[in-house]
Amino acid sequence: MITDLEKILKVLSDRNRIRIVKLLEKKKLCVCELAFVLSIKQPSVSRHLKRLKSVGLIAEEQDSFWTNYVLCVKGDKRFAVLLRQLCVWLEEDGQIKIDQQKLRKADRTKLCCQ
Amino acid sequence: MITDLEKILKVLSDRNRIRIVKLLEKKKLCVCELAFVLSIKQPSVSRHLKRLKSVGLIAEEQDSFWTNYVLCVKGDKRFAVLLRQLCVWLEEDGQIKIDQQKLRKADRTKLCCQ
DNA sequence: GTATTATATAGCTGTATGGCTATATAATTA
DNA sequence: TAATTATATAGCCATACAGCTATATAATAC
Repeated sequence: MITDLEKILKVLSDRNRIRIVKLLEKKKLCVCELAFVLSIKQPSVSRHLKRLKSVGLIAEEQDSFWTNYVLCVKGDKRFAVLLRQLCVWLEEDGQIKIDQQKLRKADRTKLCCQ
Repeated sequence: MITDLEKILKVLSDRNRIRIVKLLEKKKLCVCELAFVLSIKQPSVSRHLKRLKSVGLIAEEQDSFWTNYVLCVKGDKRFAVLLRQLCVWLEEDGQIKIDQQKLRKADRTKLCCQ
C-alpha cells in the first residue's frame, strides 16, 4: 500500500514521464512520436515507458510495424483517480499545450529513423 | 505548473516522508519524536522536513525548547486536495498504523538526546 | 554569562536515475 | 531467407539523494 504509493509517485515525479502520460491521454503513440515531441532520444523514451509500465500505468499494443503505448491504469482504482486528477490539473499548463501542438505535426511514417 | 507538480511529487515519493506527513496529520511533532517513530537518525529527519517545507507542505512553530512541525499546505489549493486524498488512502496501511501506535508511546521529554 | 540540549548543517558513502551513444532484438517486408 | 526498421538493452557519465557520523547553531535554563 504505502510501498505501491511510493513507487507510483516516484514514477510520476519526472517531468518527461508526466508529459508522456499527458500525451498518451489523447491517443496511443509509438516511441518515435514521443521522442519527437519530448525532444529526447528514443532509448531514453523507451526507458521512461518501461518505468511507467512497471507500475501499471501504461500498456503496449503491437500495431504491425509499431508498438503503441496506451494509458491503462491497472491495480488499485484509486491510482486511476489520482492520474485522472493530475491530468486535469495539467490541462492549462504551457509546456503541455506546446507538446500537444507539436504532436499534431508528428507523422510517424516520417519520424521514425528520420 | 508542471514544474511544481514534479517537485511536489518528488518530495512525496519517499516512504519516510509519506510517513512523516501521515504522522503530522494527527498532531504537531518535534524532530525527535519523528526520529523515534521512523527509527532513523535525527539529521535524516531534519533533512526530510526541509524537503517537505521547501514545497510548502509543512511549517514550523517554535514551542519553547522544541520546534514543532505542522502540516500546512501552501500554494495551489489542488495540492491540499491531493495530500488529503493520499492521506485518506493510507488510512488502512499497516506501516502507518504501526507508526501511529508507536507515536502514542512517545514522550518527547524522555526521547530527546535519549 | 555558562551549560544544556534540540535542531541544522557539513561531509562521506553507496545507490538510483536521467541523459547519451552504440548495439542487440524483434517484427515486417521483399 | 535476407534486408529493413522500430524498439529494447547495455554501458558510460554526471547528478541527486538517503542514510550515516561529527560538528555547528540556536534556544532555553541556571
